[in-house]
Amino acid sequence: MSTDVVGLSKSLLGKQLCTCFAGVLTTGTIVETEAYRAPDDKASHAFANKRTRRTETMFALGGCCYVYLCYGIHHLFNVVTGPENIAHAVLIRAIEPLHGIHTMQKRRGLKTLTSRLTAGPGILSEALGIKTAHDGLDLTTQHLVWISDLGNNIEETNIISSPRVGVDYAEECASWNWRFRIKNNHWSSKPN
DNA sequence: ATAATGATTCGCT
DNA sequence: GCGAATCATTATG
Repeated sequence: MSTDVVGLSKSLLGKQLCTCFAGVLTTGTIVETEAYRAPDDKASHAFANKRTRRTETMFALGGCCYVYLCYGIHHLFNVVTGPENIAHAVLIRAIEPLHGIHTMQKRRGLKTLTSRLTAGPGILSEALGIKTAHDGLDLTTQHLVWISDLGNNIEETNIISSPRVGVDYAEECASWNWRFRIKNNHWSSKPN
């Protein structure tokens, strides 16, 4: 398991995030990610190796997911990537819908097909049906929630790096360009 | 036990 | 562009 969470954030671009609940498959291509690297990253919940009941999931061996509730409303989905006891995680910020689009629209309560469907960390979880109940699930040993690696890596020149969103409180860490998007893809949460 | 807060989204102006 | 919604988690008494 690599310790290069920033590199892994870029590697996840172009892969498919999949869920299959009650026999209904919904998938989407990952088009935007952010890296969170404790203990030196002030934006991470696990900054300075702060272990709590919530962050404990991030200290597990990479390959499982960290799902938590933000602003009391939104379920945010992360992939835990580090070795055991190293709290590295990648936040999935946006996906491009692939399978089960009708189901995603139903879950989101939308009739139209716009970037409103899955372009945002909170709403993509809703579209895929991911909830905090799935926190800690191992993405490699079950087929409720998993990541499909089709081998289609994104060229470095097609990746846009920029500062992370919503972490202004993180002082100097707020300027780290750890947000990654696929170039010219309108499904990312903000215009290119 | 109680109080503050956020890795956000939506609706209205 | 701005502010409200809304609650689990966290820190503190």
